[in-house]
Amino acid sequence: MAYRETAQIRTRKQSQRLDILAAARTRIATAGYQNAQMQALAQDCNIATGTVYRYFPSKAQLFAEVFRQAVQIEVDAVDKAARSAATPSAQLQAIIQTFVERALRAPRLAYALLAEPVDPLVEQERLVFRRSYAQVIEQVIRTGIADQSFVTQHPGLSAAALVGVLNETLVGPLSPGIDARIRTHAEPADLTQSIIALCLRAVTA
Amino acid sequence: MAYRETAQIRTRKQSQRLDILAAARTRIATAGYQNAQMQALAQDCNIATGTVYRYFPSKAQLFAEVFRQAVQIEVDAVDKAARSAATPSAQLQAIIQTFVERALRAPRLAYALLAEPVDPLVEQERLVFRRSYAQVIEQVIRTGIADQSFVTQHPGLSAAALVGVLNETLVGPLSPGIDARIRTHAEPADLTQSIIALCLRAVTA
DNA sequence: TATAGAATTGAATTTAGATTCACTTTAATG
DNA sequence: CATTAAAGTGAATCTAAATTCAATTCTATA
Repeated sequence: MAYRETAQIRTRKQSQRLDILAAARTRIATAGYQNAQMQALAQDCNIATGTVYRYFPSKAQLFAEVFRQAVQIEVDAVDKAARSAATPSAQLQAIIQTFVERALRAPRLAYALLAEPVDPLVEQERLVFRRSYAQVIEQVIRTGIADQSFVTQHPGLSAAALVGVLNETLVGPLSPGIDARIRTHAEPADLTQSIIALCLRAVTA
Repeated sequence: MAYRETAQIRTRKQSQRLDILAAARTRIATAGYQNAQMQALAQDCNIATGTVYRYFPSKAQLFAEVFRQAVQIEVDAVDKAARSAATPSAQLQAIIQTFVERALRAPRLAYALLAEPVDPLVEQERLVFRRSYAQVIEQVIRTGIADQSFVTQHPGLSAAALVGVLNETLVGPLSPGIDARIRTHAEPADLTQSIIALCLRAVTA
């Protein structure tokens, strides 16, 4: 027995793995999934293409993990915003504001997470993404119904609907190369307020 | 000069073209874009693969045209429904009801039109699809604002939002192989009514 | 230092499906 | 019937990118 993995190596491998994930994340956030080829990614990390496959079994699984992480961060941000507000209305408002502001601040990432064409396996993570958001919203709606600040409604359906509102009102403004469309909607600040108002009306009597 | 195209041949070619489009439409509506390979399509028409290319320059353009036609039919149906109603509220209700019922009656087609991954060129038609819907809805909202049955709002934004609602609340139920999710929302009849109620609230004071 | 086990390399392979094209068949006209 | 132009054929080509793998380099231990 002449070789055994030491703590040093284990650490190096872990950091290598994280490096790859970070590079993939960056690539998604700047160039999008469309330009996230394995070769390019490997170059970003200064490693060979094959090396990536020592850490991830396939491109799809690698990017599924990237999505999973990114989604978690986004959902956490929204969830935290919701917790910092007192009433269901304020919570919903905080959720939307956080969502919209984060999306507009990192439009390429938001576009990738929301709308860009991706592998089926990654698409599944997108569904998780939507469902996670919907769950946060659903909980707020339930509370709102209970304390009668919201009208009686099907919480799951309404939550999905609001996720749809956020998606559709943002995809236009976010789509790369279609900046003009943002103006067909409204200015960013106004945009946020208009979406909030609409969503609040949707769940309120 | 020993050959010239006659009316007979011209007719035959036109019908051939329509045959291909029809077969493509059928394939989308039953197997989806995922299973719409040029070979399979040619077999559906009992012609050779190469022949398809005498009628359409590329797969993307062929299916873009299929989408364009299908979209036109859908938008017309919704538009007609809107015209048959008197008040903006009734018009909006008619639009949603028509949209949802048609989607649930032809779920595979609806899924293809709304959510299935497609070529970029076809994706563009999808954007047209959404915008066409949004325009119909936007007009209703404008009327509603004018006669004060709807609250003051940004018509374009609200229209996009409602399209988002329809998308998101339906994609779940429509997704092939994820029948279970429909139950997380509601029964079809209830589903339609719930969506209508939510949308009306969203645009009403 | 010698050796085993692992990690790394990156050029070669694979793959799936769109697209092409040399050839065959069909239609129209003298 | 001979000739020309177009339509049809489908096997062969092309393509872009993921994936593989034989050869190479590194790391740990005796």
